[in-house]
Amino acid sequence: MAVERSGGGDPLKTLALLWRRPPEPKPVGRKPKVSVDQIVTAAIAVADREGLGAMSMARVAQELAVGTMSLYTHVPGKAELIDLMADAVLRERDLTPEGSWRERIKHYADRTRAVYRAHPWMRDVSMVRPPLGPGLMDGQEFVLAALADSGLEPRHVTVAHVAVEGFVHGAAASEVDDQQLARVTGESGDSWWGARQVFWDDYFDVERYPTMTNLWNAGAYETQGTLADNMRSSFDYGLDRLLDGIEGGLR
Amino acid sequence: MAVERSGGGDPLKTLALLWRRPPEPKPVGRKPKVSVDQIVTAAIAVADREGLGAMSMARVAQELAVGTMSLYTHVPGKAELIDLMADAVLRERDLTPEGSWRERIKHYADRTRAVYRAHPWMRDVSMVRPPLGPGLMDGQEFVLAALADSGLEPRHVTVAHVAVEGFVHGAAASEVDDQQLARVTGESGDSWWGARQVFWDDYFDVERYPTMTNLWNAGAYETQGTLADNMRSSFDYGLDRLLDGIEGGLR
DNA sequence: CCCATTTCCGTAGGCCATACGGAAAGAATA
DNA sequence: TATTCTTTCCGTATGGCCTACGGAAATGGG
Repeated sequence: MAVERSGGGDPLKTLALLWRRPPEPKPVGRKPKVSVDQIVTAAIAVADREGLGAMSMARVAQELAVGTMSLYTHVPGKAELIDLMADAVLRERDLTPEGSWRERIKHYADRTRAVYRAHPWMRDVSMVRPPLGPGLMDGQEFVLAALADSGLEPRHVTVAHVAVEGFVHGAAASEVDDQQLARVTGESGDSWWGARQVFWDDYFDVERYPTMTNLWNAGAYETQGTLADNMRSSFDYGLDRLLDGIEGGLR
Repeated sequence: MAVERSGGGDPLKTLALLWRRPPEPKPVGRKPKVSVDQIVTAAIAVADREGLGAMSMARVAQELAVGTMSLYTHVPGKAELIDLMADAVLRERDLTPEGSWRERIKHYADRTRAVYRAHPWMRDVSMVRPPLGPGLMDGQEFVLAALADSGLEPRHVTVAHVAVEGFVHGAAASEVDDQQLARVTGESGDSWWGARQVFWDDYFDVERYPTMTNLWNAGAYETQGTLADNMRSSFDYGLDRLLDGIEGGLR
């Protein structure tokens, strides 16, 4: 299971591709069999179905019925292709600025999570040094506008933004990690924990871990629904606490 | 730049290795040249110096002056080795339960960040489906005990724990991402942004991004110190807000 | 038709993880 | 001392991936 980092490759080439316009037809030369858009779309489809680890240049070429090496005429490398993919799916969010600043941030969080759920391979793409494409930038403008409307000072807006952004992407990634790993290993999250029953039986030490033991006995680990449901409720809880804390700092 | 996911490999074998005792000498058979501890230590040293992507089985074997394939006698595979590495560095935290519940969580956060700073490759290891080793379990017990002491109900302790854990690891990873990428690409974070100056010049649209433009003009993006300093202040801000929110929920 | 341009893509090279099985090392036993 | 059994070592081999390079193919303009 390999994971790729966005922001790799040549920044200038990546930028040009991220902000590309529809290509003007060239007066001379061979006509292209495929476009950059088609390559990105095919790569996303492969990653959606098989995971990012299985998305090789050869696999994408196969999807497009072209030769592997021909892809390099259009994208400089795999790293750049991943940047393009990440930005393309972020563009699916369709953020609509309605309601209070908190509602807007929650809307952003929900749409971001939806993207991770639709494309679980996003978990495997670092969003810390992200591609500065339209999908990402539009999302950041959206959150910044919401935070600016909360009454925070400019300096605190940017700091809060980093905290919110980090939380949302991190939590969304955690939430789908279960789903993504299940796909790759052919094992559901619940059965993975079951397979780890051996840990509880053979290695867990109640004297070493008294709090966990007490919490277990108090029913604190009882799940309602699936693991993903619980990740979701933790996500909501954490975001609410974070927004409460930001809001508390306004008074 | 490849990134690995912990929790890979055979769970039972991994558990046995995570909770291993010093090996009893065997009555017959060839004496081992290296131990599991030595392999893990060498792998950590390689990852610290060259990044996780450069840490191949061949590279670790070279570090130990043994043949690559001999490593597989001791660890089942690379995935398991990475689990062992992650747990080993988490054990470096040396958590001491002193002070209020908030102080203890902050202590945990600081120690966790220190681990990520000392071993930036931890950024590249998913901690969502983690190895259930002593390093990790001890840390979780520590946070759970702090949260239990805050007065939260058991069910809320576990939910808050997931939020805190996710925030701390995510933020720590973000903070060192800058550092890690700089090492890999031989480029500092500041110069990376500099190289992206082209974005601001050629692609940024003030009409599309009015809030960003206003914030920029208001000096909200002016940095004090390095990018890592700013990540740190965002980390502190976010954690404070999260803990404020948790504390607010107690009243 | 010829030339220049653009795209296609096979070949080749380098790197990685790891299955397999013969060889080497060491202790116990006859 | 020699033999046997066990354990470890590790070279060879296999399959997979990314991408540099350069000849071939396709296309339009003069």
